[in-house]
Amino acid sequence: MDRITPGWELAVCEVVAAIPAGQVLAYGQVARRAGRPGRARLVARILASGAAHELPWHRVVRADGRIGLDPDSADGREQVRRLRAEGVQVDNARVRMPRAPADLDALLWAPPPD
DNA sequence: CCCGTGACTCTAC
DNA sequence: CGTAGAGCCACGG
Repeated sequence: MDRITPGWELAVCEVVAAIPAGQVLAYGQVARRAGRPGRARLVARILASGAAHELPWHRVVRADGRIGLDPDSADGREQVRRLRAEGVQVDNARVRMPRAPADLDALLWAPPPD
């Protein structure tokens, strides 16, 4: 997986690979954790490029909990199916997001792998 | 080099 | 909780 801006893409792949099962991360969160805040769309581009096809790409969703792909598309249904298989509650293509204060939020959403 | 596009996000209403 | 608009960045035409 070495194509677009190798370091950046690689960092994104590592972040995605580090997302625990049953947990989801927003595109923006992935970008931030990969060291490129504000590049959410680039994360999406990388995932769309298939660079993370072997990784748990289905654990990456939009900031509002909606899945990025069309729910009706094959990949969209696949993403929902995988998330549900991991115990993530999904209704109408939307992931139930943990509603918590900022500090606790960070704990639930982005546990630093260090 | 300008312009449209997209697995995005935030703010307002 | 839902839509609308503007900002955003890299890429292809």
